[in-house]
Amino acid sequence: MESTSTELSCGSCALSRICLPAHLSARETRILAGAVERGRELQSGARLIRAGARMDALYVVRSGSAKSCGVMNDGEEYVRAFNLPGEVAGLEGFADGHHTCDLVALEPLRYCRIPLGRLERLMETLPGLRREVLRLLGQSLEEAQRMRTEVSMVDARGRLASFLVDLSRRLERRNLPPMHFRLSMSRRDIARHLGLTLETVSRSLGAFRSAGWVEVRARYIKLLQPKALAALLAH
Amino acid sequence: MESTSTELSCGSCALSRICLPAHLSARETRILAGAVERGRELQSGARLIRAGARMDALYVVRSGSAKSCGVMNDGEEYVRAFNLPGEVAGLEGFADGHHTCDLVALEPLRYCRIPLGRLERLMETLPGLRREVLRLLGQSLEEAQRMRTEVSMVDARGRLASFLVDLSRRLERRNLPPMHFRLSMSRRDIARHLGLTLETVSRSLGAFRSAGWVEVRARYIKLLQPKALAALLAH
DNA sequence: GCCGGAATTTGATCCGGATCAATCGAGGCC
DNA sequence: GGCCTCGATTGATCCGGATCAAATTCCGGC
Repeated sequence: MESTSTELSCGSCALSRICLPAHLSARETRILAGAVERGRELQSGARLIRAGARMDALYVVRSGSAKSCGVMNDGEEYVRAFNLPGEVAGLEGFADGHHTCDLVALEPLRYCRIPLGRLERLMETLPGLRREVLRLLGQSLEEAQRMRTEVSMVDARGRLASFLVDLSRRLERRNLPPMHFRLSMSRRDIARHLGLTLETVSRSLGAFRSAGWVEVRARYIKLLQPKALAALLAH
Repeated sequence: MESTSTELSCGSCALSRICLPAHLSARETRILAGAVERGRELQSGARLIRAGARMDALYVVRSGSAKSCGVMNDGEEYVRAFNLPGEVAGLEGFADGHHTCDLVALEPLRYCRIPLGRLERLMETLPGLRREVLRLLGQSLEEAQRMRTEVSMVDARGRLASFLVDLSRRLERRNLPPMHFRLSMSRRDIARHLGLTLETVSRSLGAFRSAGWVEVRARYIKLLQPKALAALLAH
């Protein structure tokens, strides 16, 4: 069942400046909106995409958050990305038409779905949409490559600082309080995302707290000196 | 100056099964070929793409090899990828229209160039080309994400083994000897690519040699027991 | 072939983060 | 509220790979 309080089309969606229609004309947005399906609300832990499944659509987080994750052949979980409202997931499926990782809700989640067939047909006639999909893929690629060099060249605290600052920046773009927020993911998820152990994440957070750069109360984080955090990356 | 011995169009190129035309129809390949420009031979060390430069084309390695690399803010070099014949470079520029890393020839290099404007115009009318560009981006994304989890979850020897096995596989696809080849990149480049130091790369190679899995003579590598190398990844 | 500089190998030591282990705290459920 | 379980913090130790430091090999130029 659809909640009646939510917007009915991309054009009036609060996320339109951030989401797929970001660079589309009014006309293109209207046409795209006709192809978008709205999913019902999912519970925390629900699996929206399954690794190995045929790619049949793009998924966009509408509210809540999710993680893109999978398991290595030794059974260890890894977390490729966290997805906030307005972010598109499942792009890696373009490689061979199958998804390679799961998309799992971290909290109650609403989402939109764009069937692949309709997207491809729309890309034929909407040059703006073509460019936008290429832009999204390019951004994800750039992000993944940047993260890869970060994992191999930046130490534990630097990576955690980078994570917090990046999260803050993404919240800000969504008009959510960027300096005081709740982490929807566990320390373990953060660790798996940054290539660390949960103990190291916890200790690094502790170090930031001792330095007076953050306040930490369970999953609630307040950034007191974001500049100090960002400075960890410079070196 | 163009060598007279090289093919003149994508359709007759030895790389056509691997390169951009891989999944295009004969007609689409012919049309694409009309948009492709052939660059002159570059010397080792030449820079084909510069970080920060406006993205004005896609580049494809025709012969030789290259590295996609850049420098972190602390001056350390990183290597995102090595590019073999038939591989497309510069895709990350789709993110915002600018390249974020350099493309540097590792040995004398020939390349093709597809101007972005022409590519976009062709994508309007050639659905196969649209799909192919999306596929390429999806593959690069998948590869970058896979590498990222590998850097954070696999130890030094496992990563080096993975690198050698992957290289072998890519050479095989190009009908080049997959078990006995010359590394066009330095130990330092390999290290920067795998998130290691050159000493660790050298020591790991030494360990493989001692185990009788490879023969190493300077930059020449012979894989004696590729299965043993691949097995390092399983665990 | 010989020479010089760079790349590579090999050796010794050190350290950041993993691992193992115990305690503490928070939120859900009755 | 009180219990119970899972998540998070804190502590102690260990180890893989980084770092520092030669020694050796490779390769291009003469």
